[in-house]
Amino acid sequence: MNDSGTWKVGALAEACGLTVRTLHHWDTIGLLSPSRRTPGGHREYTEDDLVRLYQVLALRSLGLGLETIATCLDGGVDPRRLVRDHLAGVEAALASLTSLRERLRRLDAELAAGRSPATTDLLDALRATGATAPDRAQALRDRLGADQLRLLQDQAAAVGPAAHYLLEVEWPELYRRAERLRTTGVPPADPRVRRLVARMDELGERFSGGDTATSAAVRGAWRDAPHAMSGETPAATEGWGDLADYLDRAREGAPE
Amino acid sequence: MNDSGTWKVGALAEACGLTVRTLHHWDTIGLLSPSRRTPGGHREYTEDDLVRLYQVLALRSLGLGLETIATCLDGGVDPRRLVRDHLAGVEAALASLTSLRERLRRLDAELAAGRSPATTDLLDALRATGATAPDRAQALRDRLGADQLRLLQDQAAAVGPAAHYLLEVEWPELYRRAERLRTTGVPPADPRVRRLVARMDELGERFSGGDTATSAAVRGAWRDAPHAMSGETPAATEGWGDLADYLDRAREGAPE
DNA sequence: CATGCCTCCTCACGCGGCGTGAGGTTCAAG
DNA sequence: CTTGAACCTCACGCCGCGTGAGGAGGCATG
Repeated sequence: MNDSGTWKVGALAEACGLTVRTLHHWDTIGLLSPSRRTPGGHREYTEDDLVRLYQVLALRSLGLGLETIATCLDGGVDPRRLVRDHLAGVEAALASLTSLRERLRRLDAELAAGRSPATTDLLDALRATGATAPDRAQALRDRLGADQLRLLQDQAAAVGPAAHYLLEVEWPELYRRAERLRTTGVPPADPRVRRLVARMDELGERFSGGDTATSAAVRGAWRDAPHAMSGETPAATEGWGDLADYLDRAREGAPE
Repeated sequence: MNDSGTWKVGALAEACGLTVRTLHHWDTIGLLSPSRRTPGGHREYTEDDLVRLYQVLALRSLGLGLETIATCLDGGVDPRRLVRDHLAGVEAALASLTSLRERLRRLDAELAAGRSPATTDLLDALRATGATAPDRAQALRDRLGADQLRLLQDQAAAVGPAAHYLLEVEWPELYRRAERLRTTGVPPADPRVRRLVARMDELGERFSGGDTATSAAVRGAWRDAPHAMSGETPAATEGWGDLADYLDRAREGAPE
């Protein structure tokens, strides 16, 4: 501290483990400005500023954003709502991070089982650890004949390397999109829904080679076991049985 | 899809739930560039590009950075190290988020107990929920006489509103800094250590009003119960007993 | 009073992963 | 040939600072 009971930036920064640049930044955004300056322009933080600094540090330790802290300290914020909202955000982040950790752990185990250090292994392991592929294979085996299954696999091979993309990315995405339309009350006759259905049928035809029995069986698998087919969480596929009906109505409406 | 078996940005973006801007961005940074363009300059993604897109999506779902994904797909990365390092980062983030959640929950409970919606309450609650203050109060009660305790409180009042700052922010920071110097092998006679000790003693004198018995007792509290005094985790204050000796040696070396 | 050295000042760019326009061109359908 | 949707390329903004660059204030010494 100074003789006059004030602190300069460097001293203050060192004292509380911040950098000078940080205090400059907080000054420019108006979060914490020193009450005084020397004639030469040097910042002088008074004891009142220290109090504010202490409050800023306290709120920052909660992970709040700087602007939130500023409006909070300048009054006009209900702290209970603030804390509750922030807590909700933190819990959401925790949930997604937790499931990510699980995925990474299984992936690590898969990689430890295999040996060679190539990136393609990483991608293979990713496919293997996702519950998606095996579950879907099982769901399909349950309701397709051996001939139909072989047909599907042959077609996937014929479609080529994009097959994985079509099956694992675009197809589930089409379903998610359709479900969003359905739950927001869009009628099945809406052109957006029809476009989705048309694309689904196009993909279905491509993988069944035009065999209507096979594509009907695949549609049945999506209707009865949407969780296994889409790779979504069971909760997220709630009501996807209804979704199948919804899509059927869209097909009837526009046979073209 | 197009007649020629290619996709345009808009179609591709919609198909896999990305935005056009995202695909543009991935193109400019070289993560995913379409193999072809129309004469007019429109992007045309081929099936090979779809394969790469699928791989990018897979790795991105692990939370990897775009540059990491690029170098990973372009070869030359050991996936096991990659996954393990990333997992470590995720676990660290989880740990800090978990402890933050605990703090927020206690804070929420404190706020629910009190009533009025003012920001000062939030700060009061923050002080209350931190284990810091009560634990330190107990540690001090254990080794100070009633007179000394009253003296300390009077001095804190006299120091004014900056007292909280000095006690809760600067003082612990001084200890953390000293501990870092000690563990990195800096000798007690080093000027940096002496400066720290001088500042500590200055603060101590300020709060004890010059009463040497009281300041000695406070130092004793820090020596014997560093966890309670600093508010750090017990693990972080491992060896702070030795730290007190270290500081004493710095004092002896430079009585000035 | 000059010298030297440390701390301070104000710009201003950089990061990651895009969002969000602005202003102009190309494509497919009528 | 015209329309309108979809496409193109800049280029700035976000958050919380880190990291210089280039210059002025402030204090101890010669």
